[in-house]
Amino acid sequence: MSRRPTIVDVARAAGVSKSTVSLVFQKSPAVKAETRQAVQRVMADLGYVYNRNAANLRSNRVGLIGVVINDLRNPFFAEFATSLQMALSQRGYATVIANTDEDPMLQAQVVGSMIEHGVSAVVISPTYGAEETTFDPLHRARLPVMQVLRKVDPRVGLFPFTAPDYRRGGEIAAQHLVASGAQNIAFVGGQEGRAVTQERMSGYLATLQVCGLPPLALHGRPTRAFGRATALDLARSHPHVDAAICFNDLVALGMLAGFAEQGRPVGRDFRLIGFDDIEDCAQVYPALTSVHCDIAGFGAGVAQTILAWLEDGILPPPEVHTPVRLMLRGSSLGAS
Amino acid sequence: MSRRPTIVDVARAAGVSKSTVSLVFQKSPAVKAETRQAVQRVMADLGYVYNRNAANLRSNRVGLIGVVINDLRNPFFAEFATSLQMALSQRGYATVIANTDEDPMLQAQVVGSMIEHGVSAVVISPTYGAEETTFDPLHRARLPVMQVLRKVDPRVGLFPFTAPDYRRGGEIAAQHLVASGAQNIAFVGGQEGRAVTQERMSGYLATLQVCGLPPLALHGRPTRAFGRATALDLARSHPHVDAAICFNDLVALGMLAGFAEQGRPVGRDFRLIGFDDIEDCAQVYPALTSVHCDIAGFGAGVAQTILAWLEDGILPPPEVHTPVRLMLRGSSLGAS
DNA sequence: CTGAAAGCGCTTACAG
DNA sequence: CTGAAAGCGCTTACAG
Repeated sequence: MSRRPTIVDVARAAGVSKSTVSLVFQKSPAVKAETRQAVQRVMADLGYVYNRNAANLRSNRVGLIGVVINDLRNPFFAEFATSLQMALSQRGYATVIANTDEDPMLQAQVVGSMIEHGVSAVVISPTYGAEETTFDPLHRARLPVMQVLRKVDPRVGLFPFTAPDYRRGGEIAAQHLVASGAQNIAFVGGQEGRAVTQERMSGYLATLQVCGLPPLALHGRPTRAFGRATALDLARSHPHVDAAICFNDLVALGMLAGFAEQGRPVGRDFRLIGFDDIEDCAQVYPALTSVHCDIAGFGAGVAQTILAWLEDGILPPPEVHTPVRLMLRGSSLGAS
Repeated sequence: MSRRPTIVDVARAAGVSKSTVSLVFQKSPAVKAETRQAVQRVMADLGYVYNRNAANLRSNRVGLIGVVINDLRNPFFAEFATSLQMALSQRGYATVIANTDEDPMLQAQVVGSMIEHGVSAVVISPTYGAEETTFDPLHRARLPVMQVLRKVDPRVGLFPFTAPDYRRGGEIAAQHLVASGAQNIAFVGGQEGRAVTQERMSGYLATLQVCGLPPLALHGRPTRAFGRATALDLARSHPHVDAAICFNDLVALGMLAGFAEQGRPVGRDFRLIGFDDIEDCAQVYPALTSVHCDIAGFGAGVAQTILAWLEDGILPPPEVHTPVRLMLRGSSLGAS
């Protein structure tokens, strides 16, 4: 009596066959309205709950999408994952999520677990390192897999990649600073040698070269702590620097704090630009100019793309870069 | 040929029965080492992937835990969900997650979907309103369910509740401000009438009463925007206020920005305290004093508790409040 | 230590 | 419009 009622219990109580009950589940028009209502009443009475796993076993669809994220505590990734999850939910898919904390071994493990659970597709913002241990099993399982935000496995034919147009973001940020009269623009944060750092820097470097200005890269972790330390150090190490583009908003917000700590104003004497445009940017003082990536829209777009692949077999293009724009605010404008 | 190999394929290729293969999956000691190795080699050759859903159908365990969160974009909840997910993963469970955006209808829907997917238990930080539509189906499905961070359904016997000790947090914050000489302490943010607001306020109110100081509640949304607006308004509306305890860190960080915008220093003339101690608190300037809830440890503890319930039938106590402490920083100390 | 059979709760053709 | 039968990929007693 403590076991959950099954389709057989419903069929018996409703006086029909279990095939009929199954057709009711699927809202088949082949079932007479009275029959359907009778069955539904019985289901409610019995407290019947549909066992989707049993159904999937036969029909081979699970309705579960795996989402794997390198750093879910970072608001940029959290916003992406949340937008993706909500869009998937709206299309009737549940989301299995895992944070990998930039650990390739953990990533391989959670991906293996997702495959066993029968996810129908995977969206992954991968960590760097040991990509085969994650991507090869996904490939063997014949799952649609999209790499997002970071291109770690170069096989974009198998694992199509999409991200905001970081290169363009760096470019418009640098152009804005140059147009504002900045002479010595630093690029702050981002691990040296990583693809995402190079992309975010490339537009900056190209713009400076065109304008004949000297580049300066201060690499480091993409955190507030690094931004703050850099700001505190800047007056001593690089006194001539009069503007900075940061690897991400966390670094920029950290720099903002460091400048405040020194009592050094940001905006006119020193122009600061972040990257990603997370929610905080508009709510700090001075408000932070940032490269807006519309990460909520990006997440919804990824949901669309992976479901089109899964449901209709539409393979995404190997590499897509979505548009970005510069959100101008006080930190680069000298408003006070 | 495009279908995934099954246990039968493995058995045939290895020249054993499928029962034997099943025992290999389960690492049964009953299988001879050579047989096991032979089977494992065949599995690797065939690219076999275990179908956990099929297995669960028979054994009735799914290894999936549902996590439902009212606002996943809020770093406090994101940190909680991430810590919980990682702890569950370590114990061999996958996490199905959903953000409800404070929408009771959406919450009822995602919970229904999770039940159908056969989650073994649910951890929910619920939204306010229409609690029956969410909790009754969970109860009917006979699932272990824990309410965390917010007590929305009063049936804590069925849905045990746990949260950091908000009351104590408000108390130690208020005591610290009083001891520092503050005379007019406001409580800022939090929707009026909500349980969580009342709890976070209650320690503040009790302390002020004991000390004979006048309370002042400025209710509003738990956002940076509200904090900033309140700070900008404060000098005009409530010029005598010389300290504030905020509903959460976002409100406090917003106030910090509002004060910066006015060029009004925080720390000595105005003492400010946040709630939750999210990561940002230590990285802004002045650094924000906050009620530390150890939300990462809290998430790990919840994982522990729900799994003890699920695996060993240990019903959690109806209501648990975990310890908090005050993290003293510049915003309430007058350091410059 | 291994095999043959039944069963988990559904869906899917196929009859009627 | 509805029913009887087979099957999805595993696990679970039960023999041997």
